[in-house]
Order: sequence, then C-alpha cells, then structure tokens
Amino acid sequence: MSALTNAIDILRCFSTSRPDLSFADVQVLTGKPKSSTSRLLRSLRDCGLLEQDPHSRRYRPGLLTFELGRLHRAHDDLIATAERELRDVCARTGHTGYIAVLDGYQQVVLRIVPGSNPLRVVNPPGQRTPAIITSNGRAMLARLSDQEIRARVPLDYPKVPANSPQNFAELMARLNEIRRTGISDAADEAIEGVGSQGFALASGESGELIGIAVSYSVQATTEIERANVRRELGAMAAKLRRMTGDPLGQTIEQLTGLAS
Amino acid sequence: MSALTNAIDILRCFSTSRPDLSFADVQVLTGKPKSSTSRLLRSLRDCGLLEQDPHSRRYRPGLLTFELGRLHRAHDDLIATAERELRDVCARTGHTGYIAVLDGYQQVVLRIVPGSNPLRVVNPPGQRTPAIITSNGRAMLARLSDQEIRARVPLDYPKVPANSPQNFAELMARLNEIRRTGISDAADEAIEGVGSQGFALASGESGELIGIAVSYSVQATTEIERANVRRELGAMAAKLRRMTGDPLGQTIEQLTGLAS
DNA sequence: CCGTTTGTTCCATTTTTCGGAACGTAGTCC
DNA sequence: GGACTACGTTCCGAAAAATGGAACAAACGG
Repeated sequence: MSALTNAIDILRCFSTSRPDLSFADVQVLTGKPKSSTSRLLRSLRDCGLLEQDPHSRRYRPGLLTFELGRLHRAHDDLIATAERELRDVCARTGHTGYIAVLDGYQQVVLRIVPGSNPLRVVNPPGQRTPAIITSNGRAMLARLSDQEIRARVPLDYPKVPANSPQNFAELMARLNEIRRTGISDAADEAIEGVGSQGFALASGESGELIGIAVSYSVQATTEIERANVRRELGAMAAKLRRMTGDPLGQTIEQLTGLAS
Repeated sequence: MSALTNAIDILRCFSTSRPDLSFADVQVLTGKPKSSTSRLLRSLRDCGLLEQDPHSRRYRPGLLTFELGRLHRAHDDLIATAERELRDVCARTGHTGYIAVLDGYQQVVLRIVPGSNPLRVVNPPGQRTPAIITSNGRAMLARLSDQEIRARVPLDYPKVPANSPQNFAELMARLNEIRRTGISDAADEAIEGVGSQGFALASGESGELIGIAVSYSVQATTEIERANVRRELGAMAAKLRRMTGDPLGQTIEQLTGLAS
C-alpha cells in the first residue's frame, strides 16, 4: 500500500459530519499503527493538505485543499449550463435544486440552488449520500450498464430507509422504471418528509454524467404541484439533452468507451 | 523526496491561471522524468485528487479536492467574525472587501465581499499574490518578527510593480509604518488603477493571522472617501481586536510560541 | 510510410515506508 | 509526590514502494 494511498485514506476520513479530527480519531478511523499515523499526519500538515489547530491540536483540511477545491470548477461547461436552467426552474417553482455527481455508489452534491419555499437546504455542497436513496442518484445509476451498477453497489447491500429499494432486485426494478420514463423520484428517503424528482444528464462530448434534482416538502406540495415539477423537469431535461448532445439510451460506458 | 512530496509538487502546479494541465505541462513544471510523472498522475487520478478530461486528456483538480475544500471553512470563528464586520463596512462604503491568509510570502484570498460599486472582482478566492504588493499582505507581514519576515521573503527580491517596495529595506520601512499606524494601504500595485487599505487581525486564542482589506478604484474615489474608508477600517479593526483578543504589538511567533 | 510527439510499461537499483517497541509528556487521581 | 493513563513521537531493521533510463506503444501529420 503506497504512501499516497494511506494519505488519501486519511483525507477521506474528513466529511461534513466530521470536519476536523484528532490524532486518535484518525488512528481509529484508519486502523493504522500510531507510528504510521503520526508520520503521515505530519507530512500532510507540512505540505498544506491538512492544518492543525494550534490549541485543540485537531486536524482539518488545509489551505491547499481550499485552493484546489476552488479550481475544481468541475466539468464547468456541463454543470454551468445545467445550473442556469435549474435556476430558472427553481425560480418558477420555488423549490430547491441540486446538481450532483456519482462517485462509486455515492453521490456528491456539487451545486445548490436555494428555493424560495421555506425548506431549508439540508445537503450542502460536498455532501455525500448513497446514490440508491436519492432521485438523481438513482437517475445517474440508471445511465450505467447493469454490469457497472452491480460492480458499484456493495455486495453487502446497505441498510436503507423504508421507502428506498431494499435490495438489489428492487433497485434494478426502479432503475429500469427510470430508464423507461427518463425521470426519477423519491419521497421520505434520505430525509423524512422531503421528496424530490430528478434526472441524469450525460455530456455526449465528454461522457460526464451529472444528476439534477428538485427537492420539496412532501407535506407542503400537492399532487398537482408535483406533476408540475415533473413537467418542468421533463422540459428542462429535453432542452439540456439537446444542448449537450446527450445520447439518451446509451450508457456512460458506451460513451466513453471504457469502464470507469 | 517522498512520494507524497512529489504528489504535492504536482498539485501545486495548478493555480487560477493554470486550472488544468496536460501531461507535458506537468512534466515541464515539475522537471521529473516521464515515467515518474506518468505513474504519479495516474495515482493522483485514481485516488480522486485529480480528474482527467476524457477527451482533452488534460488533468484538473478532482472531486476529492472539491469535497475537502468545502470542509476548509477554515479558522471558521475568526474568519466568519471578520467577514460579518467586513460586510457591514462594504455595504456602507460600496467597496469590495477581501479576507486573505499568509502562506510563505504569498497571500491567498479566502473570502470576497463584492461591493456595490462597479469595480469588478479581480481576485477570486484561492488567488495567490505576493504579500509584499498588497495592503493586507503587508499588514500581515508586519505582524511577523523581522527575523521571520527575512526568512519568508525570497533572498532574490522579486520584481514588483513600481509603487511597491522595491527592495527589502523599502519593504521593512513600509512594514514599520504599518506597525505604527495599524493600517496599511496600497495604490496601483497588483492592479493598475486599484487601491486598497487593510489591516491584519490575529486571534489571541488560536494565533491565526488573517488580512482584511477594502479595495476601490483610485480614479473613482476622492481623498475624502479614502479617508472615510480608513476611518471605517480603523473602527472595524478596533472592534475585531476586542472581539478576538488580538494582542496588537505582539508578533505571531510570540502568540503561538513557535516559528511557523 | 516514416518521423514526431506523447505517453506507458519494464525492471534492476535505490530510497521510503512500515509498524512494533521503546521513549517522552502531560494530565489525573489518590 | 508518585503511580497511572492517555496521547504522541522517535527508533530501527525488514519489507515494500518509488525511481528513472530505456524499450515499447499509440496517435498524429505530412
């Protein structure tokens, strides 16, 4: 196991729920010996990937990650284009919009478009969530080949909320449904009382894949309003697919010519 | 030279002016053999620190840097406190506010508060600039011991704009001036026609040091207006120093008990 | 079809890393 | 004060990984 791998393992211990860690935290989370942890933490700190609070002695992501993170304008064309359209939809509907990407079987929130409705933003940018329990997460999975999906979802199917697909067969059933309709939805899954609808957008040019979703309170919306959201999303999807050359019906593997 | 060091050297090649790099770019910038560059780039890509555009094959900071960068809310208390106050000042004066930190002899922009005046934001967050040519950069330097300043500024004094201190002696003269008045200013240095005033804020508790500045068009402001900015900044500095327990007059080294 | 550019793979040598154990350093309890 | 514990760092021989020159491969251009 390379030094870089170990370093990354440490960096991956940090998350929105654990924005800073003590030496002991890191040691427990990585399961590495004290000596290795000590050396690596020092290296990471010295190179700017981590910072150490002078008083609490806890570690947190460093200045370098801030700088690099700013540069990750990330797939800029695709995302910026999608964000513009999403803003329009959110302005019209008042709901909150999300743009996310897939990483393994998790999704990571990239952009948020706050809505005017009083539903607080629950997933800040950078937030990781299992893709199988969100509307746009499943929409993205649906664009992968069955083989690729199988490879990404852990063999030991994770414990998920009651409304989410409870096993691999249920998941595939939902993904096939999404493949038919082009739109994905969720209700009371990741967060109680919150529903969302979303779709996946692939760039025909770069083969990038993003998920776009609109999120709302289930209680505070009527079936009619949700149908309206579906219509808005459908129109947005159609427009974006035209703009980005998304060859709907092709898996990402077919687009890029290789498995990721 | 450790693998991690080499990896960091590659990451540090990316900047706002070079947000993505080709294999050849990296090879030239790092001066490493092709084989090493190839292996390292692959590792960095595989672990998520870099991404590779499927078509242009160019590299850019990856999803992991985005996630970690989000977590670097960084020195949150100090910066958030300062940012709140800065917002007030910027709202009143209409000018653009900056918060930055020192890294070596460069400063890195952390936060921007756009003003209402039509001066476009020129330094996005993450931007690096030599601290010796900005008002808040010099303000931060002025809070270091002379020995520490000497250690940070390159022996081969860099080429700087005409209005900036042209050599180490001139720099020290200006820093001593800042130490006397508590406020730093700049005009027509980093950017032609742009002036700024700033000060440094140290947290008495954590020993962190940030620079706070307000920036404006030299042509579009009168001497009276600039005096007003100075007054606003002075008041803000006094208030923040009280709030954060900044022991003005002490160097950062005295605060943290060690050289950084 | 050949030269160029660009990038990857191979492999013997050199250099790091690894991790158990010994060694500090505080803080705490009695 | 002294023993105890939590927390980290340093040491060092064994083991693993990085290194970089060279051969190899692929894409491009003329």
